[in-house]
Amino acid sequence: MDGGAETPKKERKTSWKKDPETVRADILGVATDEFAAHGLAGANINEIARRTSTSKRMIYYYFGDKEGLYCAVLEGVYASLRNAEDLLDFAGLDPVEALRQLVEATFEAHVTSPHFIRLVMIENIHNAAYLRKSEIVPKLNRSIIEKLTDVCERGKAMGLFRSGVDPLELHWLISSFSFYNVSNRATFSTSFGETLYTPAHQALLKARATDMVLAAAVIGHEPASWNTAGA
Amino acid sequence: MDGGAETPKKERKTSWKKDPETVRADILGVATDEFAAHGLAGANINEIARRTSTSKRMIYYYFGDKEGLYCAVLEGVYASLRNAEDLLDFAGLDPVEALRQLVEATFEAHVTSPHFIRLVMIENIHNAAYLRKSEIVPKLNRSIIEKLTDVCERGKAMGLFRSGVDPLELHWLISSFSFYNVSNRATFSTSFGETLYTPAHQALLKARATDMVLAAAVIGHEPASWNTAGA
DNA sequence: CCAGTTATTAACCCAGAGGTTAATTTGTCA
DNA sequence: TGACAAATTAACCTCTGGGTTAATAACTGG
Repeated sequence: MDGGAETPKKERKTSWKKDPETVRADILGVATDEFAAHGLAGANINEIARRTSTSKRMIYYYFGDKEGLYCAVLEGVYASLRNAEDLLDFAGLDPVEALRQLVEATFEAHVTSPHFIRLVMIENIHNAAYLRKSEIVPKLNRSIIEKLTDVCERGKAMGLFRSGVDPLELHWLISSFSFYNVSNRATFSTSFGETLYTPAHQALLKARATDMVLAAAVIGHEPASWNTAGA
Repeated sequence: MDGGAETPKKERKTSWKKDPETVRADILGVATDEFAAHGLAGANINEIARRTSTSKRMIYYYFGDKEGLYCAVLEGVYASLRNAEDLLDFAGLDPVEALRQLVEATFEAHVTSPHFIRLVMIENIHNAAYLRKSEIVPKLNRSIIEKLTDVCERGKAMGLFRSGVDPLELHWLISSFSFYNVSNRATFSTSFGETLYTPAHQALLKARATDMVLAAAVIGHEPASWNTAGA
């Protein structure tokens, strides 16, 4: 019907591939950075779009709205942490050594998962409103508790662990310093200086915390690492 | 120049008191709630204004802009926590008992300061950017370290404490579970249930954590609270 | 009681960010 | 090969929320 003299104002990109998976993953990666950096309210959809190789419309196409994107990000970081935890295997180790390794591994996993830490902080600011809606997250956390339960049972059966030792309490305790160490680094350093965050001092804190957990859980364990001054 | 027939569209409030201090305090109180609840980006100035007994313009009059208000809120909660800490006095107690009371008091202080906890979390999300600008906050934190230093020195001098015990490390440790216990309650409960947050179990956690710190710091201290199962 | 300053009110502005519309291209399967 | 669905693009819409303008009432000092 057109007379042939039609001039489109701007040429659309005339060629592109259909590649939903890649586009989705691209958006999710950028969004994870953005939400971890600025929180739910602070994150900017236009900015996320700009940093992807796709357009803003695709974010809404795949994730619905800002909250949908945030939820996807949240599930993503929880899932990737599970993968790391599942690599641990203490089945063959004696309980004391297993507990030692579990504490050290947890401490280190937190240090190397800053996005996870920040998103959990952000989620706590929102009273876990979005985590509650997740169907997969509760499952993810079961794994670590199962490992701890196994270690505790074996430790008690062998007469090595105190009888009051409880897996969930132990997890609370181990998480607390592992998490806090990363989550509150900024305010802690601002108030008290950077001394605890040198590599040497971090190693020392890890050793002391581990030793302390063992002293609490294991009958007769002497927390020897507390006997000598650090760096 | 007007012909005298001028009709103001709406009558202004024709009577009010000048009361800068009260107005400022009113704004600060409401703003503390709002920032603690929603973070810096999530907080809404119009909403803060609505909940005060004054107008939005006054917020800008007294605090300049949103960040200025946020900084004032931050300094406010730090200051009020210092007041609580300054009430503690361990000078007369023996070092072991002093340390026990300090741990318990810290644990409890965190539980009863939810606004402080949330604002510190929020500040960590911002990498302590606003705390760094504060001139009063570094001073506030000195007090707790001084108390711990005194206890540690006396404990070592009396041959009760391990020689490696360090005040700053101890503070890191005590803060970690005290802070985490409150800050991560939402996600922890979502993942593992509310069991740890009954009053009875909170008391147990406090006792176990305290006992564990003592076992780490004090030569020969047996962490007896870990020998029996909780609620 | 008047001039100048401080505190307060009401109304307004506008950039920016979340979200949408509509058209177009790519791929698929009968 | 052509209808249909899925994926993608560009342009647009709307309203919220941080910040401002301008006028005026309440004090204060001389």
